[in-house]
Amino acid sequence: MELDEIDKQILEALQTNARITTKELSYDLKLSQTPIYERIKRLEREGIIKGYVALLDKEKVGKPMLTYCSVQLKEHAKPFLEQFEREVVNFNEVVECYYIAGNFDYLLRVLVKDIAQYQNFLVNKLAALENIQNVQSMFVMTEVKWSTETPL
Amino acid sequence: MELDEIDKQILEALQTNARITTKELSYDLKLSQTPIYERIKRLEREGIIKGYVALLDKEKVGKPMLTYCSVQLKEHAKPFLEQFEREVVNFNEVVECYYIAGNFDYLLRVLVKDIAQYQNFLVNKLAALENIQNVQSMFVMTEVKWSTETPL
DNA sequence: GTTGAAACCTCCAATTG
DNA sequence: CAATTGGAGGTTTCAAC
Repeated sequence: MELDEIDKQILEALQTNARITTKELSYDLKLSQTPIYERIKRLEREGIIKGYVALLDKEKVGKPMLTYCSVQLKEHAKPFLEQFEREVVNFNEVVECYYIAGNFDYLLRVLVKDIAQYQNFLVNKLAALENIQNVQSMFVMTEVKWSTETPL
Repeated sequence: MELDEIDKQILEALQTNARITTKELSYDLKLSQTPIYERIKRLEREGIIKGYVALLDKEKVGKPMLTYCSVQLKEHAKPFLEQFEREVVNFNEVVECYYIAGNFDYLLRVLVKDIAQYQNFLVNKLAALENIQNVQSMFVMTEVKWSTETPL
């Protein structure tokens, strides 16, 4: 499935503002509303658009502390990886988790209120798992750039 | 500004589906539409809701390769940091960039089509900057968990 | 907080190039 | 086949209570 220029412009607009109307888009793209509407429906149907979400200010909702966290396991056989993954997705502090090729095994994005809550997460949740070899914390001081957009 | 239970339920709903209607919310929360509407407007006005965005499938739009990348600079005086930041935000491959307290200086989320494009980014763009000491790539093999939601 | 109504938007059928 | 027009039904927005 190929995206033409109009599809890309629609996706770009929706990636910055999911609430833009077909009317506004039809004005911007110099088309009537129906083709815009049908393209959006097609992009949704094909799963190119995965969904529409509200983004919150993490400081204002009381989760100002962002940390990336690298994890090395002791045992690396498949059942051990799967067990770690099953456990880590249940921690609500962990909003992202990636299996990594490199010096360690997993990279976690961890969102908490303060150092006390991070310490609690680390000691009582993450390090409490059986198969943990090593955890290293990378505290985010400044968000230089952040975007949910995929460049097209 | 405090969030009560109703606010939290609204935010949770909007974080998973920005297109939910006030009507559906009013049904779920057993309230009429107006208080829902006014709470959402307040949450937007106060910047608790930063915006509404469409999320795309990065595989389906041709950016399947995700890499995190740690960067160490040579010079760390403020003007050097600022220069690096000014340059890195302009790379469209870099969708996130964090200034980190730890063993290195910056953590980058990099989105590309394939290894060739990553190589090109690394060699011709990132490593071409003057002040780079060291770059280390962490290739994402599996996305175990991913969410734009902030837990409330 | 509720009701109710105007304005706007989504969605689709009919139609045209 | 892909666009436009136009209108029914749903949603947002807001005034009055």
